[in-house]
Amino acid sequence: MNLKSLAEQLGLSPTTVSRALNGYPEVSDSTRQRVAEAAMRLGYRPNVSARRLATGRVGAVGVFLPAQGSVALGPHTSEFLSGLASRMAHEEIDIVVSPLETEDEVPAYHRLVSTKRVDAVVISSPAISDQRVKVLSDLKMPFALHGRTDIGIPHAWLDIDNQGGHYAATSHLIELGHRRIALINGPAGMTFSAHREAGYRAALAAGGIAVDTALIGNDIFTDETGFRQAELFLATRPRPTAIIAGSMMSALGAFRAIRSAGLELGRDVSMIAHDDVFPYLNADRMVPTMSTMRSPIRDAGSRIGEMVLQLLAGAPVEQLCEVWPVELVLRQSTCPAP
Amino acid sequence: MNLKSLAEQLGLSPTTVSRALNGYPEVSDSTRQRVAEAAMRLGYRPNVSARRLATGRVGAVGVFLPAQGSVALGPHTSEFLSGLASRMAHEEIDIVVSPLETEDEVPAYHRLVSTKRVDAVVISSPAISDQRVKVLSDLKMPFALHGRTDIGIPHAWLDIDNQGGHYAATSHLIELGHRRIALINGPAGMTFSAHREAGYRAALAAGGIAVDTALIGNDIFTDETGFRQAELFLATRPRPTAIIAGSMMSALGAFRAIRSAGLELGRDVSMIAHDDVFPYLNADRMVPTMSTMRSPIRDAGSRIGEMVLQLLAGAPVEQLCEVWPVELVLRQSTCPAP
DNA sequence: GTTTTTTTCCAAAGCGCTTTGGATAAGGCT
DNA sequence: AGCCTTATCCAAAGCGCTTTGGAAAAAAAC
Repeated sequence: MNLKSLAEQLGLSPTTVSRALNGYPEVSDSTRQRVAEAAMRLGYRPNVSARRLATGRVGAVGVFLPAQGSVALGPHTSEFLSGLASRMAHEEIDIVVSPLETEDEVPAYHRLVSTKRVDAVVISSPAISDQRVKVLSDLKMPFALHGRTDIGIPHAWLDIDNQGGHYAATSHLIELGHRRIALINGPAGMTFSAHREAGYRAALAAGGIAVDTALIGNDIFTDETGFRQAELFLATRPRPTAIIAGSMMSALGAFRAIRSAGLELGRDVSMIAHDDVFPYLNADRMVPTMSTMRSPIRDAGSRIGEMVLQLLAGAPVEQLCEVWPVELVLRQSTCPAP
Repeated sequence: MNLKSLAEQLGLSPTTVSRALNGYPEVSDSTRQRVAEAAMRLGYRPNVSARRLATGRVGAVGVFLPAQGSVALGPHTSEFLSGLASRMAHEEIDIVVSPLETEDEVPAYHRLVSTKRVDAVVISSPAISDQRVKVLSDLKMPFALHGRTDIGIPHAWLDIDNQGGHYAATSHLIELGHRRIALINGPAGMTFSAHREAGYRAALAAGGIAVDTALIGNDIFTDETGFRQAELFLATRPRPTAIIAGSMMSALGAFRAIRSAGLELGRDVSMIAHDDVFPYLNADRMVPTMSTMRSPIRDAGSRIGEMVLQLLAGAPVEQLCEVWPVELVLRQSTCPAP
């Protein structure tokens, strides 16, 4: 069932049917009704390839799945994707995922761009100075960045206030009397890692506490690295009494390390973890419940989707820059310093 | 740069250029060379929408992102997707993700099918009798199922030997002298849950051990449910000495419950977890290292991709059915019963 | 009643590619 | 040389939709 045969059924021209269906004004309400009803009844659905060819718009945005073993392919990926996809689905826009085979994303970009597979792309986890935004703007491919980078090219981005979150978390721990506070941070070179460390350092400075670099770890966020880092931190003397974990996965590892050291979370050691909010890892239902810096990544995904839509509608990128606050949620894992 | 202007540049017809590029025999090697070189030099890349319209093939397969809060949107999703996508990328096939807003997937299928967005779809986490395969085969949409279902309609599927894996794990625990073995299983109604329970029960029966339904839990796999279930199991008397966990996430929760009960994993209580193999959750590097039933879900994704390709190439679905073995990897979390 | 405007619809020309059905030139055969 | 293949290439017709530039009918203005 295509446009032409639908038109024949109705005794109308394809032009009119197309216009009726797409809400153009040059068609009377009565025929629009008639067309809509017939389309529904006969189950007519426009062929997307044909429409895409005719309009030049693809109706799809691309996202890249980080390479295997990369920093960025974590449990948050599917949540982010899910938020993004559900926003886009409302506008009948597909999201196509492109796996990256290596760390070098540039060829993958060219492929997506030059074959006109997508109208825009979404990129995540930027480095402090991220070349991808240069490549994409050179290619004139609209894009939105999840995170922030400092490269001097105007572009759409959405980031959370990692610095503010870590400042608040660290300050709170200091107020509780903690002086030795360890930081399980992300890989060096990433913007979010830099921001987090900056927030942490600023709070320490404000509290008159010197930074001990032995209490800062940079690595990807896994259960294992959380464990290893916490183990090292807890072996230093004086023993740290608080740990800030960069992700829930790290926090789980750190939790085990605390237990292994014969210590108790929420009594001997406090912990605040960054929480992207996964349905299968609920900070509020852990034992003890986990204090977190909360920032739902699914919502970020859906907001990024919104931004991409505005981008495609012609909104100037300068207006599409946002920083979301990070909410400090205090639970049982934080307590006064022993 | 499109086909026509490339052809003009070369002084050839679009027909010939198209054929040269697509490897048809009706063109001499010398001109094929010339065309290929020019295409490369001028950066020509065919417009996918046009090609799709002309060929009728879309060059895309659909996957569904389970609804928010659903059983199936877990940490494994991105790994599976990643495996699938990297296999498809080799054939220049896109994978488009469709979010499911509700538990009812049928409208989403119709959307994908009737608008010809994809050539095939991949579905996961089937129920014991899964209506989705009926819907898809009624729609004549090629599809591959990750998992198994019992619905009497021939179709392509790939599943792991959940029953065998759980039989082996349970048997091994019995050999180690455990008599009270708890099972943290998936939601009732899912095929994999049924298979796992069947394997577990069969092994108990073979070992002459009666099933205690108080030691079987059915729920989605989260850190929290793992904790809660393990807590309940450990409160029964006589206390179970071994736990089989359905996922690494459940295992982490169960691990904490064991610790909370003042017990030690790998000494007082043994555990074997099903491991889909996540880069950020490595059983081999946990402390103690975790015994697992190992089955890399990324590999499954890429194999499903392979199957979809064969499906599209016209392979009969009867030949596209596979069960993968589940490997029992023994580590420190299993020990003889105390 | 005629002219102008507005409303409503349509014919036809793309969008960029593939593919069918020749046409032409080159080579092989008797 | 003449005839038949075979190897190359091309013109043109789609694929199913959108959109431009009218045309016919209806309504409004004079």
